Amino acid sequence: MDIVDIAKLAGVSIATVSRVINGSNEVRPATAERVRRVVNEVKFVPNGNASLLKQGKSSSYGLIIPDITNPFFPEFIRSFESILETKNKDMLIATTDLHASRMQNVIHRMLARQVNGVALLASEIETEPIETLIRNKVPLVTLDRRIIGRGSSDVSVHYPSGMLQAIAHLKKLRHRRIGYIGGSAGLSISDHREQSFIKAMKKCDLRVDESLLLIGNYRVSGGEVAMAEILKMRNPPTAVMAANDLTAIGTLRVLHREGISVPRDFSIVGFDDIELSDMIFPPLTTIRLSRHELAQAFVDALEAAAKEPHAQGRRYSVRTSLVVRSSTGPARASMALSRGRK
Amino acid sequence: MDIVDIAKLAGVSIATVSRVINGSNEVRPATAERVRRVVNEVKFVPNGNASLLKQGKSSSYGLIIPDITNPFFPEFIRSFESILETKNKDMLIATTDLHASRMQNVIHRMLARQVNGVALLASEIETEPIETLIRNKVPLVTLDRRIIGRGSSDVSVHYPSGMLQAIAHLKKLRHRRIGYIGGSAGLSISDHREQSFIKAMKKCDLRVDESLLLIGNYRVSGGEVAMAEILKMRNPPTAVMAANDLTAIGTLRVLHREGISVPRDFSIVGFDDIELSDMIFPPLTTIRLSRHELAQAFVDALEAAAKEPHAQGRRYSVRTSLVVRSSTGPARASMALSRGRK
DNA sequence: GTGAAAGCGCTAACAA
DNA sequence: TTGTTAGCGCTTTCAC
Repeated sequence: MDIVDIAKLAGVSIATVSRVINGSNEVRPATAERVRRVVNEVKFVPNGNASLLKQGKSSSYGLIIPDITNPFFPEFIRSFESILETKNKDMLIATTDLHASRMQNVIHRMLARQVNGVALLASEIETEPIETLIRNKVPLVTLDRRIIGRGSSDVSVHYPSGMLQAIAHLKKLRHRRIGYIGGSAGLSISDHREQSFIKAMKKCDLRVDESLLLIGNYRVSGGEVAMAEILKMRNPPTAVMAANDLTAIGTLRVLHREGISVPRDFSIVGFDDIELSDMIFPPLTTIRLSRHELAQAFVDALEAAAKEPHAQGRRYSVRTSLVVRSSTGPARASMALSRGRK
Repeated sequence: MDIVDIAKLAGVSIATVSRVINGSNEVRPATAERVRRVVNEVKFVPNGNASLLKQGKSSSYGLIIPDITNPFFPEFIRSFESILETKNKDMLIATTDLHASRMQNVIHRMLARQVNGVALLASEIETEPIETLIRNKVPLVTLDRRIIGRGSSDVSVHYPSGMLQAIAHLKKLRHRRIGYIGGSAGLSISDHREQSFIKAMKKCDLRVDESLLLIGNYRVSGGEVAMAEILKMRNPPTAVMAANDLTAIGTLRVLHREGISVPRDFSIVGFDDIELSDMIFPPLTTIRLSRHELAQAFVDALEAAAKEPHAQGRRYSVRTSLVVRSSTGPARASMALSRGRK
């Protein structure tokens, strides 16, 4: 079933059918009506590939994420999709599952589909795939890569705002030794978060003990391992900031398992504010990064770049802010940990 | 940059370029090498729309889900995507967000993209969109709709297996009054689950008290509301089965808030076994529905249907099984609830 | 207001 | 082994 069939059924030329389908007003209402009736009758849906081919441009954006299993991303996707929907744009999702090797493949697929731009939220960024994008004049928008260029913009998370609030909050609760459990090593985004933590600590006149800077993996398991590590320390911190909420949940799990009460004996601050963080016990004090604002920034960047694919990219920034719930409380004496155990 | 440019750069015809790109072996190795060098040099990615148009077939499947925010679906997507990847097939995701009105729009987009089939995991199924699919000869595979037809298959969840185990498990723990918190009203999938619960109860010679059959919404909030309801009963159940894990988590939250200990004072069984269910406290006893098996069934159904788009669809079934963790324990006297409160 | 026809980038006969 | 060429289904001038 194609446009030719419709034309025959309606007794008009294919040009007219095309006009009607695309809402041109250069068609006599009666004719248009006749065509429309046939289209509805047979539930005709024009071949988008053919239109795109003819028009030379698509109206979709690619979205590459590292791990769809981290609730942050589905929440982001929902916002992203709904914003695009209002603009009648499509979205192509792909997951790298943290395998750098999949990136090239994924980008290839998106290029083949003629996307107008790629939103890259995965951090395993290598030169090769980016080069491919640039050579094909497809704009790229990265998350927290902090590098821009021709046809490549960046949306960075403004950590200081939230981090500073978090540290100040902890300090007011008399915490002095504050640990940090970061994300996967080697990812630029992990560095940014850690650096922001360190800066915020210094700004609050708190000493940064290097031995309290641990590594995680942005997942629950990373938080568990790191927290277990912390519990073995002779001089453990009284509070910990985690690189994301999943990590924080991991710490909560081992704390609970060890019979250490949160926030009585230990305080935890997460990052992201996934929906889940208000649903676990105790509800997580965390630094909120609005998925909607982030999605909006990405769409803005993508749209701007799509207009001028070869122009210099821009920097976008999304603020963060502290959400105080119940995983933080007054600091106990440093030996609280051992005393708290059953 | 198109195939013509590559042909010029490599000093061959476009046919040869096409052959090389598609891995034909009817090209002299030296020639192929020359072409390949140019392709890599300029990072050429052929226009997939053009190929698809020419070949008349795409190699992608549409995936429609209700709510990407329910962890069950991302976990499903991950399996689905990885299975498709091994077959070099693409996936188009769309979300209805439980709005029936979005369905038509979403299906239209997929049809325009020439998908070879649609996996429909959303339950807001109306006749209109399905009609559209059929008229366009695009196979449909539904989840638990229990209806098949020409070009339309169904993957149903085999509830009895898991439900029976769960009820038997509860019965062995001396639970007699067992409640059920279902999914959204009006969805066929909700009915199936509830019916299976009732059947399993009867098979175990347990009485089904209609007043213990509550309604939820497949989300945490639904579990909370229903549990609050239950706590107000004069003769509450000692255990509850939830239509999914999110619902179960909701019940856990209000139980915890009310100072009622799980599993000491009350038992909860979830459904799905999302990753989260092993990460909360207490880890959830739940009926596991393997995302991987489900995804595999969908892919099988889709592939079979894609081969013969007009053949009669088939029924596929995926088993479930009980995973015992810590949210279930021996039943207490029925007044335990009130006594348990602080 | 409507139709004829060119051509988007590619694949696959068919020719050479 | 390689090249020429006819479309795939659509949009869009350009004529009428």
